[in-house]
Amino acid sequence: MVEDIDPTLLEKTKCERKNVLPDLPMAKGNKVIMRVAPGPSGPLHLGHTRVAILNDEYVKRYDGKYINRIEDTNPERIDPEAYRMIPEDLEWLGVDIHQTIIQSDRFELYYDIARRLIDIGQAYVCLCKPEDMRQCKEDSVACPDRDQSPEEANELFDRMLSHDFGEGEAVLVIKTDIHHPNPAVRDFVGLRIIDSVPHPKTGSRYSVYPMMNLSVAVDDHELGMTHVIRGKDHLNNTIRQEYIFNHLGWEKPLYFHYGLVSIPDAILKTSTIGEGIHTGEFSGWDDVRLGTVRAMARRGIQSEAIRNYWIDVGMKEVDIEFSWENLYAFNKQIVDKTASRYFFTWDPELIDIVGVDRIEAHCPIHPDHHDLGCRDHTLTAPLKVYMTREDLNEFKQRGSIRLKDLCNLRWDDGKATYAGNDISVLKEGWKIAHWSPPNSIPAKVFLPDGTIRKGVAEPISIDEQGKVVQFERFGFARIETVDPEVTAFFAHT
RNA sequence: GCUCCCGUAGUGUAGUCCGGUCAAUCAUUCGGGCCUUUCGAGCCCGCCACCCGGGUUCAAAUCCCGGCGGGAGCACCA
Repeated sequence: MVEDIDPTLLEKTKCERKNVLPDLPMAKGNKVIMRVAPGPSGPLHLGHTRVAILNDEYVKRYDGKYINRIEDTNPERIDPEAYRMIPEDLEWLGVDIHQTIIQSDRFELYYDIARRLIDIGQAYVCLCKPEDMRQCKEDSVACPDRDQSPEEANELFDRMLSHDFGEGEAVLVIKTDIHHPNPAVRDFVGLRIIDSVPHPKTGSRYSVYPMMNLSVAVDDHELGMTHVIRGKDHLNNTIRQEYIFNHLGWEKPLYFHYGLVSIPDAILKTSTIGEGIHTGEFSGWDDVRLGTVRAMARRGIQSEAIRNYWIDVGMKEVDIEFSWENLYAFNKQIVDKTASRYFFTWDPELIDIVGVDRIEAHCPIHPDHHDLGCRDHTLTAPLKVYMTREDLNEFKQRGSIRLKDLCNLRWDDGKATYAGNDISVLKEGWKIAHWSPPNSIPAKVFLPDGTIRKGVAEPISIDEQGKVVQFERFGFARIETVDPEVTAFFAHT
């Protein structure tokens, strides 16, 4: 039955899942312009990759334009290194950025728009204390400054710009609807004053900073954004930003909000990581215990796996829990095809083998690609190999074991005794174990939980440095060094 | 408290707009089997889900109402 069907029809593999993302409604003609808008508080982490990749997928599908907009309008939360690290991370993710915009280059633009909002009576300078302002919003009452004329507002705004006010003394507020049923949407701050910390890029040249709702609205319009995809946490920001679009008669982009992602067991907070690096708790932004993009790369997680994962998850508004398991499954699909196989023996015990003088072992580098050749080991008398303590114990208990690609052994008179090399013993139920030759070198595998697995590994080609290998019966790991000791970072089983 | 969003198996997802072809898709996990010189990969089989209650209808995962549950926002952060 099945044989009658064209076999190529059955070859559809799971990695071929493509374009599961629904089409985007085309708003303005067919040239899509989209953006990713990270704040430069540190490098990108797993949470950022969803927005970066979702947007990238659509830009690629529609041959659109992709803008990386660095949102550095809060000088208190900027790591200058992030300006360099974020583009690196995006590049590693395979995201094609066509233009990079830095918001701190655009203060004058935000001031211009602020003036226009003032001129049309949709913005005012509020001199209230933050607590009073909060109370006004809660009670749906206008603050005393709300009815100032554009002239008065312009004058006050001038004074803001010329440092007449200190930090916290004045803000430019964008009008929405003071009676809006959603308290989160009522009049919101568009620009504020910060003069206590200099900006890493502009120093103290500007002390009036736009709030993200203003700068985002202005830039989304100025840059011609057609579609905006971002997390649900921005739902209320979208409503606020739409007020600015409406005030100024701008055509709005189409907004999409995906659900929140909680990533279990991941250290993501940049401030926590930054502190940890400072105190020496973490080795750096790429410490394998972290959830940063750099840490993923270091562990041998392929960017394509992260991409496939997010495509699979899609753009639904439901909140989800990130599944490491699924990510690892996607990664395994990719790395299993090419990863060289090596023996890493943890908790190693060096044992003597009697009853044979010489064995030549030819262990395939990859079980499915024999053309890649073998790892060849010649063992001569007195024969010794490393086994894991666990395997050795099982060997003693069962009285027999097969060492993969080497030979069969029996436990006779308290000695590991050569028992030929006939693999048919496996059919008789013999267990199979891996081993390492006596010329193995010390090896350490760093696991994401912070633990280190120590042992020995057979000599590994220098070409494997930086690549993902499979330590048989242990898991996939990315090789960092091969000499004088092997160090590797664990990806998954 | 107020506003908004959401609720399909352990996890993620398709289907929900335009009711029937959905005794519900795919992936992953888990269990079993085959194969096999990895406790890997591959192949095969299996388990597990439409939050609850009403209503409309010949027919509801899909529409309506009410509950319940989860999340977010209500910042001079992004």
